[in-house]
Amino acid sequence: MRRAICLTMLRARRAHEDIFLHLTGAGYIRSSGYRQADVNGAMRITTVLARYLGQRDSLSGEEEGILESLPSGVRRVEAGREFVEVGSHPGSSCLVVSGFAGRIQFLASGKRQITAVHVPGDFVDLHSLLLKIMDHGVVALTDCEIATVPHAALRRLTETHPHLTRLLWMSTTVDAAIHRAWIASMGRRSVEEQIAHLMCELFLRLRVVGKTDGNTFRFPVTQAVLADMLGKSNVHVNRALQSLRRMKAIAWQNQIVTILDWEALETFAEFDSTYLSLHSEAR
Amino acid sequence: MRRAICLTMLRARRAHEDIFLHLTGAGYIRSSGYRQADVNGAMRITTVLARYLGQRDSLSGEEEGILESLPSGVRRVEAGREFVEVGSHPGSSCLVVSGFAGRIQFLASGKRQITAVHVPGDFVDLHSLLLKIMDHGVVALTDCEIATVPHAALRRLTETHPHLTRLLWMSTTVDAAIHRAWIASMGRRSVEEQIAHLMCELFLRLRVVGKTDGNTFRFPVTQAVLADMLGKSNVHVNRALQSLRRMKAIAWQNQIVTILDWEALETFAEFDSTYLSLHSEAR
DNA sequence: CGGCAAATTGACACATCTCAAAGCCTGTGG
DNA sequence: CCACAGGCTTTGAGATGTGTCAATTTGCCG
Repeated sequence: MRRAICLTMLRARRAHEDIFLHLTGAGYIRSSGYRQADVNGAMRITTVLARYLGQRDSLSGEEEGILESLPSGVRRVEAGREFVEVGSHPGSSCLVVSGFAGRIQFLASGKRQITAVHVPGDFVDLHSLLLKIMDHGVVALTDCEIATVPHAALRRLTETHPHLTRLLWMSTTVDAAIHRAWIASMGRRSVEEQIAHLMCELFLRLRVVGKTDGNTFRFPVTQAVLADMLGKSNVHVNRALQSLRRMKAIAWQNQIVTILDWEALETFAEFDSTYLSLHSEAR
Repeated sequence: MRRAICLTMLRARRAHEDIFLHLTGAGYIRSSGYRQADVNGAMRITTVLARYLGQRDSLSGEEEGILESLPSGVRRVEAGREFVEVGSHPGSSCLVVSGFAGRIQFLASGKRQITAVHVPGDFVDLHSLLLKIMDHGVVALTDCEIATVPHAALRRLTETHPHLTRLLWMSTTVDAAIHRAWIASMGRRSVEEQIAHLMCELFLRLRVVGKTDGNTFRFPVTQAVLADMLGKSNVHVNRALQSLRRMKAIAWQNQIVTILDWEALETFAEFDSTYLSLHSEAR
């Protein structure tokens, strides 16, 4: 048994239910006002998903409307809660509206690996539309707002809107590209390089959805959680972070990551953003 | 610089061109007779792709016809040749008809990581239909036969055949699930367990397309190539293989892998085949 | 039999894990 | 305003895991 105390701890809480904030059909029910900027669930989906997709291809007004009218419930999930369970057969897919979510796999020894990190705009388990059975759990790495879109609606969309279908398909292939980048990092980079690479990736992914501030972004997780993303021990990750700090490449304090020297970091990590498909193209 | 001499070597050969065996529109041009059982390219695609998809959902006769009529050229690629290059902008996607192919990423140090292995029936770079730019190269790990399907035809299919589209989409999400399994293995399993897990995976994937023989399968790659899949050094992999041999879990000689005790291997590797989505379901 | 690629070995350096203790920071109650 | 508890972070020390390099052995092919 090791690290990720917050995950372990909160995993036990699975008993009590999430608070559903609201469930909208056409998306016009007022929210609880948790954030002034976000008026309702559907609006949020449009903002964040359309921004994700719109970065990669242009969306027609009609298509934005379709996304907007997707039925979706938005709920808050507290940090550490596993809100989609391994082996389950979900009837809907989850879109991250705010916060960080992660896909997680457990081994018998109690070890755990976070196989993917998801930021606002990411459709975490869209693949469950096709795979049916979850091969991993999905956990809130920080407090999150999660929108839930029924598979029935998504399936209908695949029958009627080929272009949007291709864009959603694309989003799952971007996830796969990110998986491959992680595999390459885990296999052939030093932990320091691996962390640097991940920070470059997160910075760009967050910037697309407007979640960066200058050269900083909020990353409110513990070193133990980072260690589970990297597949290393928390102690080792701690030492690597100190080394990166000494290099003056990145700072991470008060839950804020600061990229001190983007070019240096990119070079050090051999980061090439191609795999994120951040350019707009007809798809 | 290390291992994978065969890859290094053959990478240099990039100069000379592949031999295109044939290019068929409706798929009835005779092949060179490389294998008696495989009469022509389109037939092969049906056999192997329909078998891949048909394992996961039922295909109507019409759908099989559609697959059959996909324009496709089949070519032979010799072991070690990188037949899709990183950074390229392919106009078609490659389906493995026979042999093993791998996705590969290089680091400046000369290190390389194989981020995925593909067996017959796999649509190696189907994602390039949506991602446009290759974030990795694709290399023949053994002599291969590769069918090439133009993106135009696939795109047309997404406009007219939602169900087949979903199945192709599914195939890319299965790839992603495999990526995640690799991430979990790399992060939290010992090399021995990692190898065991990979062998379980390959065995089942090959069995689906009829490429196993009893409890054995042909795996004609070097230990150095395996090391590049695992993200380890060839020396370390060699020692891990010896250990597995001593455990009498698997044998690997004359390019044939034999699963000596499936249950033991599965238990040892904590292998759970869910992520391969091998069950048939309406998707 | 000679030649070559691949597998294996040995020795040693470096990376990473584990365990346990210590330090630090923050929120809470007195 | 201080003391304390609890969760993180940091440190130290020692055990393992893994990489590197170079030499040796093995197996296959002509």
